[in-house]
Amino acid sequence: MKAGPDIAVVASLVGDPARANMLTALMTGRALTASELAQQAGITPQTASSHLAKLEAGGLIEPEKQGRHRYYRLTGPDVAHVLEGLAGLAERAGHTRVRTGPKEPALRRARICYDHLAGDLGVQMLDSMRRQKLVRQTKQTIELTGEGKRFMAEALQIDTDALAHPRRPVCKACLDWSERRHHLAGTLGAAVMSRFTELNWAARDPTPGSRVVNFTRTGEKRFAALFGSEQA
Amino acid sequence: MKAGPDIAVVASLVGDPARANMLTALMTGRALTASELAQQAGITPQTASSHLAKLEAGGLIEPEKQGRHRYYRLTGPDVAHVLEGLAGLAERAGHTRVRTGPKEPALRRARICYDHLAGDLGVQMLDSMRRQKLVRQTKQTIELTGEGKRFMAEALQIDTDALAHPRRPVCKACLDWSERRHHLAGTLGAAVMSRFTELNWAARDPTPGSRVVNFTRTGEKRFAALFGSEQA
DNA sequence: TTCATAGTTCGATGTTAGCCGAAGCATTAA
DNA sequence: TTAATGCTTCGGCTAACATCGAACTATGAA
Repeated sequence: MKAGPDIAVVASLVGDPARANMLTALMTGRALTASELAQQAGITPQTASSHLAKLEAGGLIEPEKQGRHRYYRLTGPDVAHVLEGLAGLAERAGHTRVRTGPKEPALRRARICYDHLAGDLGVQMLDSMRRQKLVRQTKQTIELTGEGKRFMAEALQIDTDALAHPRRPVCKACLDWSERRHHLAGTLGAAVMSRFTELNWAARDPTPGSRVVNFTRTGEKRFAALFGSEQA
Repeated sequence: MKAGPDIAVVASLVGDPARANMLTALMTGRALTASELAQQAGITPQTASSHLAKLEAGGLIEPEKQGRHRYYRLTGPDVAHVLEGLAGLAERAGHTRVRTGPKEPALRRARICYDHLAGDLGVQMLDSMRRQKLVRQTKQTIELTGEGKRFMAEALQIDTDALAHPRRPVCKACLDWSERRHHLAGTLGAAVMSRFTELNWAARDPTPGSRVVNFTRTGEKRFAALFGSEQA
């Protein structure tokens, strides 16, 4: 035993299946009401209330009161990052859910990871950015090059200088649980994803609690033109 | 309905305080025995055995059998990465612990491991042998090169061909408990150690039951000349 | 051989914590 | 005001699991 943070308390919070389902549902980055989370977890509202109180006390989620609803969201991207990491370990050990649905392949192809793109396409994008020298990556840290800034401004109309944030890096590597390789997180990752949505290149699956991202036909073409795997 | 890996099973493994303490102890990247981990967690060996089996089944740790010891280590850096992330969340929520522990420095520097040299100097020796291309190591197996045979004959008057044994390999990698890295075992490891004793380079500590090996002044010099860390 | 040590398995025990029914606020709509 | 909805608190039930004593296996030491 050494001095340091007690990981057991926070891990045990995630360790309960009902709470894990709630947290997974919140991985969309959207805020959900207590009732919605109860339904996602498959438990009664009064049980959910107990779980939500514990998650809030543990600093994993935060509430926002709105009328007679209570909306909950993850307290930050770092929570989502840890959840994604746990998913990676579970995937490697073969601990998949018993009820694996038909949306599984779509989830692996493209999904929301808190507020940025994950899955096959997310990994593909960061790969391409590295090849095009838009970013320099050393271990965990990613840095945008001058060419990268120009690219973002011209191709996606994103002013990268405006993405600076006091508590969050512009670029960050996030380990993808399905691909087991990095995709792009940070404020730039979020900006790119929301731009995709604005341009109607992609849209979140309307199913409640779904993390799937569906690309449109033209969106897929534009994405491939910018970040295709045959791109130099 | 639900898709993707089940993070709850992995998180619940980390969620138990005893198991969390074990994993934290393994965060150094070094391997620890089951008893050591039991002591670290403050539980009895039989309880620890149950926990270690679960952690192994969950793919978080892997064992390496060494005599009657079982050394456990994390299965990879990604496990450590997730634990680090959990620690970050716990830190933010304000959950911490405390404790310490002293040890024997001489024992860590040089000691007998069954019949060969272990400790800092033992690990140093194998490191140097690898650098000098006296041995080729692939995972657990070590093989003496032609140059290695010549070296042993000239520098230490050891006829390596005479070390063949029906039930024991000439070279073997043995996991060092103080350094948590490999040192040289096998008949060659035993021969080298006894040669050190014959040459009066080193002697076992006279204290009954002590495993400490004391190097003489000249012995230390000769050893450094052959296996010093600045050696090419 | 005989003894000691490292580790595991089994069985019994006790605490914990998730779960839901019922009742109790709180907010909104009529 | 009355009713309806969203959420929480309380109480009791139940299942899960961490824990340890005792016994067993395996390996090394004398």
